[in-house]
Amino acid sequence: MSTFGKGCHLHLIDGSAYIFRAFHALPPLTRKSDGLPIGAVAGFCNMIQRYVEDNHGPDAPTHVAVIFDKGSHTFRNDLYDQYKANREAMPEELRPQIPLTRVATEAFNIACKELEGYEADDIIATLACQAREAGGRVTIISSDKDLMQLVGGGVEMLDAMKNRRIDREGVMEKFGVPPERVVDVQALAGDSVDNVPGAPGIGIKTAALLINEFGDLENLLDRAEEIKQPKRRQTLIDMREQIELSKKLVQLDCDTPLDFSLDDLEVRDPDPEVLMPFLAEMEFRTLSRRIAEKLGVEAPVIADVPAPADTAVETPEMPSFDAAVHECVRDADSLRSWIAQIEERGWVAVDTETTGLNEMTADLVGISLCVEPGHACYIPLIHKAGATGDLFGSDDLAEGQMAVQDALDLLKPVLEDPAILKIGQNMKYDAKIFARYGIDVAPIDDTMLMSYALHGGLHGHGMDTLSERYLAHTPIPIKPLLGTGKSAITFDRVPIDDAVPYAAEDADVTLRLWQTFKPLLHRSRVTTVYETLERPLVPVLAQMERNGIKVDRDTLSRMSNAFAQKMAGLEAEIHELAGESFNVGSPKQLGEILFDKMGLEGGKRGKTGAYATGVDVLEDLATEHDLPARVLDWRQVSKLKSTYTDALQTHINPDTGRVHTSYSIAGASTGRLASTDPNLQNIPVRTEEGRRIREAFVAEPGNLLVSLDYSQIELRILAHIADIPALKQAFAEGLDIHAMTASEMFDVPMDKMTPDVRRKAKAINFGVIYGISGFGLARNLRIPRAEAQGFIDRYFERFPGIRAYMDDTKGFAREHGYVETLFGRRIHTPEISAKGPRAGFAQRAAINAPIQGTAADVIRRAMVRMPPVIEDLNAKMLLQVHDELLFEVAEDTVDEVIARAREVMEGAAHPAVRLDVKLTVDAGQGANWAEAH
DNA sequence: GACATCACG
DNA sequence: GACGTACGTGATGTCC
Repeated sequence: MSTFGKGCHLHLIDGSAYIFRAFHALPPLTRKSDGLPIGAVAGFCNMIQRYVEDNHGPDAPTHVAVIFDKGSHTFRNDLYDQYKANREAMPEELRPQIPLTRVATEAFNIACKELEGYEADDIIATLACQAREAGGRVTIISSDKDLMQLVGGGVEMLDAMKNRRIDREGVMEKFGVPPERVVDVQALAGDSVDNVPGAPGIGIKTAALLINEFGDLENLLDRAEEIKQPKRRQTLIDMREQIELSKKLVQLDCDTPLDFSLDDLEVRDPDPEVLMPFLAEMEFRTLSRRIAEKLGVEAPVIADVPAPADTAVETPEMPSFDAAVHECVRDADSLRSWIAQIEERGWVAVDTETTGLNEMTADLVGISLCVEPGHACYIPLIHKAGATGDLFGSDDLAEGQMAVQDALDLLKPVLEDPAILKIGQNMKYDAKIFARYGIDVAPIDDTMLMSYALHGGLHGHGMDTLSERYLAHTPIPIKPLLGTGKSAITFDRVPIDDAVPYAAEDADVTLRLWQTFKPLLHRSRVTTVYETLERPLVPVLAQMERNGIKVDRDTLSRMSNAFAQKMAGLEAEIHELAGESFNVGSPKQLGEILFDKMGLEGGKRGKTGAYATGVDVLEDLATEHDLPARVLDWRQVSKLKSTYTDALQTHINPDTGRVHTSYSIAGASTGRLASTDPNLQNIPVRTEEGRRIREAFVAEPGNLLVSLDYSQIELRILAHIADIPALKQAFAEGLDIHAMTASEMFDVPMDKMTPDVRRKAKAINFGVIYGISGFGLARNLRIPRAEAQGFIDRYFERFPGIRAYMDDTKGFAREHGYVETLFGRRIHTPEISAKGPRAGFAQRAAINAPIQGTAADVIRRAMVRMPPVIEDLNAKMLLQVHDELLFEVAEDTVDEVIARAREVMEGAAHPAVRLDVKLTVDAGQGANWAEAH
């Protein structure tokens, strides 16, 4: 055995870095035979194998070791109990894989070293120092910047990910100082990853500047009085102890007591007798074949475990679309024959064609029916005569169409027959159209909503998407029939011959989707969700949308004028301050004025290269300058004018004098509704000026608007789902939940609560619902990240169920590919195992979905039960805003409506779910929405 | 049509 | 150990 010395080359591999990279780079693989999580081990072995293959050249190492961390408590924790305190807990699936990576390293016949109570970095430092003193070369394979202090004198780093060598120059580039001064810079700058405090307000740039000026840290601290910048000077004087502590934390230990020597690390060839059985045990088929080939040995045989029984659902036999018969119904006799078929079957797929997308104004143009796949018809009713492409066409009706009333008279008994199921894709649309012609379509099934219950979160639920995914058929597109832009025509101007195949096919597709989805509902255990939360909501929403809400045009118009004046004034002021005129509404131009022309600090460019000028940025700037403050004012007024006072007026229906929004039932992944055309779920309320817009939403004379909203419903649901006794009790006692949280976290008695402490607790409470992160909370509260992390840690400590809920939810999502609400709604999380930043998004969404989704389910249940309860009263349900229902009620029935509606809402979870926390509903009333809310 | 911004729960 | 970060929506204006 040779002795380590000149000519030797030691490779030190940071094992923990390999593991984490492997873990995050690979999907969550499991061992087929027993389900043991194995992804990180697989990735680790791949990386080791690639390392071995890559290191055969003339520069090959003579000695090598993989170094691991061991134990979570090191001497640094004794120095500072917050050291690495904000590290995320190790993911559950990774934990059992850690010891296996040690076994793997040894199986490759590579030295594997760790030492209780020491970080891998310290062992690496000690070995690097020893090798350097012996006159050898060292390459540290890691991208951890803490190791950069070791570079120099024959020691280099290799960032394996970027395949980049880092020498003295590289360190200078990164830290602005040579390797031996790196610890000084780190001591000042601190490190948010390891939770090293450093000096507040000093980053790497400033730290390097100071160190280069004063030579080293000790000299700097001794002569801190000489620093010119007053704030910086004071920080260094005040924080001396903390800075010196930080240096001890980042300084690597070169005297780790090792029980082995460099000579023990000599490179050895792998022993196939050891390596192959290990790979076989892990069931790595591809990798073991590849390595066997390299080593020139036989690949081990790995038994194949039979896949679980085939659970694929048989799809019903259907004829191809090419063979489909799509008939045109032009007279009463043929319609009667279709009706006979419908009555025989007991179901029919229905689709309407109209002159537009707004059900409140569009006219019925034709109706499609389908009773079995491949057999559909279209009943044209008011198609216009005239040649295709004729710009004006003729207003005369085309020949060979039934009169609208004749067709509807025949169809009405069918559409209203309780024994005949009407199947539609987005049936709310068709039901609203028919309702305007005096037909109350029922009962219904809706393929869009079936898909929503089955596949929520996986993809959209429009007909084209569903047809392509589940029928492998692309429906005839509507675009070529209608054209685009200004020359677009309405469906009544589409020639009947073109309309028939398009329209009939839609009904055909709908029926096929229904036959496909129907058996899937119970297999996926979402029949109850579909039957209680989706299907019954269709007539309820259709009625609400048809009700509409009265909006006072004059009020809006007056506000618009006032806003216009205010904007003009602000605009003049802004141009004056800028010294030139520009478009205040252009973020691009504004950014250039602020950061290029005026030279303000803090200009950050987004991905398109333009400066960010969002509220956060402008609010920071507004403390020092008038221009950004005025721009914020202008933006607020501009938003109110364009989106609300102006646009809302265009949505007032001339026939009803009311605004009729449209709710999408299957739009939001969590089960929430979404409101469009116009969106009445985001009418301003948070600022006084904005709230006045709600004064334009009024009740008819003799009526009042009544608003009922759930109090803190998401936090209550969190308390139940995560099972947090303290939160549950606080709700039971009717305490101020944010104040209680604050009291618990910051040890402030409830009667000594300050608004600021309560505000922080409130932000944390909301943060938890959103899948909190230190960074996010820090940004929200505008506090240092470490402080925010401290709050979160404390919160988890006081309410341990929260962390368990988060971990369990993530685990459930990874295992099943979806999460569930208390009522069984599934929200799929296809990106939960993605790599990169998308995984973080998916995890937070998975944590939020059961909470937001359960709240959405609760109010859906309340809405479904509401109509029969208020049927005998002079009351109409108008709007839903996630946790609020708005009614228009005759003045003398207000109290009764509030009492009954409250009872329905507060009891909406029962009997399906018994919540540990009661649901509380607040009520308000008034002549307009501002007063009622 | 993409992007930035901002309104709501 | 690095990287980007609060969850869910819709409408508007600018700019290419």
